[in-house]
Amino acid sequence: MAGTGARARAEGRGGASRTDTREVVLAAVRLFTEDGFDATTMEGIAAATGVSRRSLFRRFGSKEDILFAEHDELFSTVVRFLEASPDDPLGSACAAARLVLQGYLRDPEITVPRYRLVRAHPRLRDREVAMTARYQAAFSRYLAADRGERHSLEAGVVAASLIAAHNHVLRSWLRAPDQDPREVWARFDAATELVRRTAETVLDTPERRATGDPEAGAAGESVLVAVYPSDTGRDELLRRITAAVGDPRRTP
Amino acid sequence: MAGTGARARAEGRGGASRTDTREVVLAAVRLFTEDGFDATTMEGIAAATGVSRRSLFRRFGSKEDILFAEHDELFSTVVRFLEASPDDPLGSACAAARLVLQGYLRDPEITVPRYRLVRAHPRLRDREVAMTARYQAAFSRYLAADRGERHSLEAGVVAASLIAAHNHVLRSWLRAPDQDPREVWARFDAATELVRRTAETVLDTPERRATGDPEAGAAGESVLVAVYPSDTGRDELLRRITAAVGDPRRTP
DNA sequence: CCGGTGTATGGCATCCAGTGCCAGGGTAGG
DNA sequence: CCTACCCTGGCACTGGATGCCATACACCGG
Repeated sequence: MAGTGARARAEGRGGASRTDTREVVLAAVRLFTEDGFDATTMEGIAAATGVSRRSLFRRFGSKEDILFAEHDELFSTVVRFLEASPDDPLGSACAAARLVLQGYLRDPEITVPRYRLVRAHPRLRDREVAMTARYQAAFSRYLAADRGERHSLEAGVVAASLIAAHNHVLRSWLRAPDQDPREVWARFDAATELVRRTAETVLDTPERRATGDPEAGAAGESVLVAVYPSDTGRDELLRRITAAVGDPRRTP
Repeated sequence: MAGTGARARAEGRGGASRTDTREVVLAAVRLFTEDGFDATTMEGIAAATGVSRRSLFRRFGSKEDILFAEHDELFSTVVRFLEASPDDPLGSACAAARLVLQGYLRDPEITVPRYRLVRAHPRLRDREVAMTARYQAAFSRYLAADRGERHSLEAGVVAASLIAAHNHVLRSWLRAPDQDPREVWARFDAATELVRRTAETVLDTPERRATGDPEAGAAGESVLVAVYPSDTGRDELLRRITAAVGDPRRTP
């Protein structure tokens, strides 16, 4: 695609007949960065991507939503992950936070320039904050559902702490995205460790997990989770996943 | 200026020659509640208050900002309070949170209907969330300034906990604003007590992280999550995972 | 009393995000 | 081939938001 005038429309097939969402987002991010968010019009994005103005609104909802489109996908992934994790709520919440951080680190091409835009524009800042609030609410509900409704205060505090810890590490990376990812993960581990300590203070009730939930995948969805050392090679990873999937014990 | 209905313009003095801000907010809240937020136009508010459409934008910035106008005043009050409280940072932060809660309880005439509007409208919800984030950031900065900059993580966690506790109590009141305020304050005290306990855990840092533990426990781990329809065949699943892992953007 | 300055206001024109409506084209299913 | 969709694009329109300009009133020195 690239240039100002070049179009993207590729084939006429059902799967990808239109400019891919990611391409649109990347083009929009580029325009926002170069011309400024306000100065960039939806018509400009339409011209740059070959998607009509009307379809942009239909597919993304609003100009801001273009910036956060893939973020929404990440969010729903995390929510489904939580829904499929009945055991060890605090551990699952931390794993979910790890998932979010991973989502950012995964494609700096979008998240880093978005961070710069967000810093410069209060309106976008609010939007970003709203996203983290959605995570926080999801974590809070998840933690509160585990124990009785009576502990919603405690769940809210732990969720807020976890989100704050996550955001702290995330921002440290966003400010210097070229640093060694291992440092980032080390900071993340230290941060979640802090949260675990506070959670111990908050949640002194030892008993939990009154799970009789036969409906972990209520919507007919299944979830596969693999935790592995970062330096695992792709082939090795795939080999182990293949082995694990072959074992019905592993993936409910 | 006199629009359709009764007008307010009172005297011709410098202090209050125009319709008071609070009157405008109250009228707007009434219109929002009766006609719906989206259905209420700035022209309608202008007609109801006797303030021209143009001046409404000048004085409030946007339609949403009318709803949160006095909230901004509360915020700056709290910030000034913090700036004037060099001693006992945690206690001052709790006192500041008390101030915020007090600000809500003080005039339910605005805060309660606003809460209902906020619950119904995602866009307003985001705006409200952004407000609490501003408080959280202010608390965090305040707490971090006290001790060294190194403890910004701890400060952020404590601030988040405090905000979460405050919001928990606040919502409990907003859902039933007629209850005895003493109950609300009792809940607030209990909640801040919880925060103090967690803060003790967080802020006393005896050792921790002198080690460059690059491999401690979860350090350097990655997570792969795949969500898929339950009836996906194993081969199809593996094929898709392989494809995803092959794409560095998807799963590192 | 008068002219100058600063400020808040209102009216007007304009831009542009966002939405409803309808037409066209391509696909799936009979 | 026809029909029932579904996605897309074009068009018109509402309304939030901003810039520009003229006006009214307060303040100040003369």
